[in-house]
Amino acid sequence: MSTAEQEPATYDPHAAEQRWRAVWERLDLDRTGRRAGAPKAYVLDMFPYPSGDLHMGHAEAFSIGDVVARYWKLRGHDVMHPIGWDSFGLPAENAAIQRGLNPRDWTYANVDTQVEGFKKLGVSFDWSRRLHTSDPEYYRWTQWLFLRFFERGLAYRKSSPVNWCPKDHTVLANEQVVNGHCERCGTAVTKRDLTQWFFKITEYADRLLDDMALIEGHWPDRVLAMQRNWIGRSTGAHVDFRVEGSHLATARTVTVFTTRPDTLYGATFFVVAADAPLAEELCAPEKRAELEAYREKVRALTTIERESTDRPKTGVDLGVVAINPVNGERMPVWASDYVLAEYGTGAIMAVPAHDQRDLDFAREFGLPVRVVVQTDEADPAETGVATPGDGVLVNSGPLDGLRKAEAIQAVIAQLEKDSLGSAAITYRLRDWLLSRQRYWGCPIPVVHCPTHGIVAVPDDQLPVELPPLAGEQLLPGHGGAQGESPLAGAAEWVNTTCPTCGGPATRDTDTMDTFVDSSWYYFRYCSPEFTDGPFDVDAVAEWMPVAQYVGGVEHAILHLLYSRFFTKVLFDMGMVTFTEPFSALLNQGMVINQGKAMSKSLGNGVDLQEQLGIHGVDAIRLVLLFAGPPEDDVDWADMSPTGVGKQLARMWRAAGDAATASGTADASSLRRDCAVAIDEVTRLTEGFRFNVAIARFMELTNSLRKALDAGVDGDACREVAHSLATMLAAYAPYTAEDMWARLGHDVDGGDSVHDSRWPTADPALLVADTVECVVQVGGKKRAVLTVAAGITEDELVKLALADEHVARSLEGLEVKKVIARPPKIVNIVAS
RNA sequence: GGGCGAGUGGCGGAAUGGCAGACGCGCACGGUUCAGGUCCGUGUGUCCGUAAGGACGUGAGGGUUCAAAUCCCUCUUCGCCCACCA
Repeated sequence: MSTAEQEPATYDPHAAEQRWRAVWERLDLDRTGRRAGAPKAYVLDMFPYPSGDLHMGHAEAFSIGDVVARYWKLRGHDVMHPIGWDSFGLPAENAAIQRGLNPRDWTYANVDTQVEGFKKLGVSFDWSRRLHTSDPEYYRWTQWLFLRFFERGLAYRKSSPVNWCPKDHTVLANEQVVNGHCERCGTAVTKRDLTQWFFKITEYADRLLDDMALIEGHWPDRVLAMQRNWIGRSTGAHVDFRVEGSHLATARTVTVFTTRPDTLYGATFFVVAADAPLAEELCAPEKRAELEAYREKVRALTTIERESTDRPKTGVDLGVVAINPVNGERMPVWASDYVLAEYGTGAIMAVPAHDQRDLDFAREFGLPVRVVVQTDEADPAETGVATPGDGVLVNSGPLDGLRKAEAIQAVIAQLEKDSLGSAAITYRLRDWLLSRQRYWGCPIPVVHCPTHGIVAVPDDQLPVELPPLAGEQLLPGHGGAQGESPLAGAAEWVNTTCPTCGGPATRDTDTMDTFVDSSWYYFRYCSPEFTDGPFDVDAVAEWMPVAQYVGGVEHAILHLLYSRFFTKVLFDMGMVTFTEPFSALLNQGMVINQGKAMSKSLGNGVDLQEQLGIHGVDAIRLVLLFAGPPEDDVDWADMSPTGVGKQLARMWRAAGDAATASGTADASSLRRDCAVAIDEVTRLTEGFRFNVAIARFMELTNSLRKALDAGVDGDACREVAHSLATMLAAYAPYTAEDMWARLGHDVDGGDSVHDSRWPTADPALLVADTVECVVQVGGKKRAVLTVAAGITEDELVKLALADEHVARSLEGLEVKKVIARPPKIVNIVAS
C-alpha cells in the first residue's frame, strides 16, 4: 500500500508561492553580501526593456539565470544577481505620442508591472541594486562617460548617410527599418546625408579581435565567429595609382586597397565609389552631368533595391585614366555603386579575371579581361566565372612563375621599396553612429556656440536633463527642421549659454543610441548609489568581470561588442584593471510556438500570467528548462506544463512521505542512486545541461518513491529527500521550499532551503562493487554479465567466453581476437 | 555568394568512440477510485516470432576502427549570421 494514500495534504503551488514569497522578502535572502567573506560571483542577466508585462521569453531567460545564481548561492558563494531596466527607447515615445503622454509615465508604469512579474516568478534578484537607464541619476553618468570619450577623441561628428523616410521626413534608426520600409508608414526608405555623432570603435578593432583569446571557450563559438565576421579584418596592400585628366592640373594620387596585390598586372580598369567626393573630384568636365544623373539615381534607390544581390552592374566612365604603378599601363576610371565609399579607400583596381564583381562589370561595359593567375579553371572571359583561386602567375613581369602567396609577398616588398604602396589592413567594422533624432534617450551633453563651436557641458552641470515633452510635441521634426530631434522644438531647453564665453548658444538636440546606456550598466550595478563617478572603482574591482552573463543571441554583435569596447576604453582611462567585461556568456534560445516566434499578428502568443495561474510558477520555470538545451529554441507546443506539474507534485509527496518514513529495509541502493544523482546534477548544472539535470531529479524521485513504498530505512529516505529538495531549490524554488518545510525545517524562523548547502556525494558510494559488462561478438551485443568492478582482463575474458549466449554465437567460428576493456566491455572477433 | 551550426522513435530530447533512444510527453493495458483531466504499476524504435530469440535501425553514400549517432570524405535537407567588404 502506498504511503501517499495516507497523506491527506495535496500539492498546492499557488499557496506555496504566496507563503514563501512573503517569508523570503522578510528574510532578505538575496541581498548581495549576505555571505560576506565567501568567494564572490557576479551573475548577470541582460536587463529587460520595459515593453509591457513579462512574456514567456523573459520567463525562460531569467529562469536560466536564476538557476545559475541560486546554484552558486547554494554552493556558499556571495552572489551578486542584480536587475535593472534599459528604459530609454522608441516604443515609449511611440506610445506617448499615441496617448498624449510623456514617455516617462508609460515607461515607469511598465517597469512596475515587470517588477511585480519578476517577484512572482521568484527570481533571486538583489532588488537594492535596481537601476533604470532613464533615471537622471543614471544618465548623468552616461553623459559623463560620453564626455570622457569626447576628450579622448573617441566621440566625433561627421556627415554620414542615414536612413530617411521620405514620407514622414524623418531619420530612422536601423531598428525602425523593417525589410527596407519605414516601420511607421510603410514607405520605402532611402539614404540621406546628415551630421551625426560617432564613437571611434574602429580604433579598437584589433583589440576587440585579439582579446577574444581571453574569452574563447567561455563564450559560444558562434558569438565569437559573428563578432570576428562583423569586425572583418582583411589583410592586403594599399597601392597608389596616379590619375591623369586634362582638367586635373597635376596628376592626383589615388590609393586603393586590395587583398590581391598579386593580381596587380591583371588590373584593366579602375573604379571609385560613385557617392564618394572623390568621384566628383576626378570626373572630367564633359562627364559631370552624366555622373550627377547617375548619383541621383543611386541615391533614389531604396534599401531593398540596393541590397538585392544580382542587380546588374551600373556605372559611369569618368573620362580620366589611372596609371598602373608597376607597368605604367593606362586604364579607364569609372564610378560605380558596387564600390563602397565607406570601405577601404572607396576606390579599387579592377581585376576582372580574378574577381567576380569586376568581371560582371567588365562584361557589362565591354572592358578587357586579362588572366594573370593560371588556375585549372577555364578562361573567365569566356565562362563569365572569375577564378579567385591559387595558381601560377603569368603576364606579370617579375612575378611570373610565383604562386599566389609568394607573389603577394614579392609585390608588396617591391611596392614598399618603390614607395608606391605598402602592406595594409582594412576592417569591415564602421564607427558607431550613436546620435538619434529622438526624444526619449540620453541627451548629448554638448552645446553649440557660434564662437567656440562644440563645447562640452562641464561635469558639474550634469546631467543635462530632458525637458518634459508629451504627446504631439514628440512627433519627428516637431518645432525643428527636417531630420531634427523633437528636442529642437523645446526652445527654452535648447537656448542656453556657452560654458566657455557665456554668450548665447544652443544645446545639441540629438540623444544617444540606447546601446550607449546598456554598454556600461553592469558596472553601475556594483555601486548603484555612487555619486562621485559612474561607479566606485573599488566595488568594480571586487566584483568584476562578470562571472556569468546570460542573454539572448540577438545581442551577439551589437550590445556585446559595444560593451567590450567600453570596457577597453575604461581600461585605457585607468578606471578598471581588466579588458573583457564578461568572463563567460550563455546565450539562451527563444521560446516559440508551433514553429514560429510568438507574436500578436500570428495570434500564437501564450500569456505567461495565464499559464502561471494554471500551472504555478515552478511548473512553468521547470517546463521551459526541461524542454531542451538552454541555447536551443524551445517550442511551447512541444511542452507539457501539466506533466511537469505532476512531477513536481510527485517530488513534493515523496518529501512528505519521507518526513514520516519509519522503514528499516536496506538503503544501500537508494543511497547509491542519490550519490550518483548528486554527482551528475552538480556537473550538469555547472555545464548548463539543465534539461538533463531535471531528468536526474525525476529518476531520483522514482528511486525514492520505490524506496518509500518498499519500507527502506526512514533516515536514508529523509536524507535523500533533503538532497533532492536542496538541488531542486535552484530550479523550482517554491516547491523546494515547501518540501524543506515538510521535512521539518522552520522556514519562517529563518531555516530556508535557499540558505542550505548543495549536497555532496559520498565518493565511496560512487564506486560500485559490481558492474554490468557488455559482451559483443563482432560488435553485436550478445550478453550482459554482472562482474566485480575490479575484475582483471583475463578473468573477464574467461567469463565472457563461458557465457552460453556467447558460446552459441561463436558456434562454428574461430575466435581471432578479443578486445577487453574491463570492467565495461568485451568484444570478440571471430570468423 | 561567404561563414557557422544541425539532421536520432508518434513528439521534446539523452548518449561526444564502448549496451542507441536516458528522462519526459503521448499512447495502450492493469490496479486504486462513486467518478477521473487523480494516484500507483506495466508496456511502448521497426520487422519476423505465441515465446525464447533474431534481423534491421541515428538524413544518403563511402571511409577509419575490434567497436561510429559520435571521427574523416562526398552528397543532401534545414536553420542562423553576414552579404557588391575589393
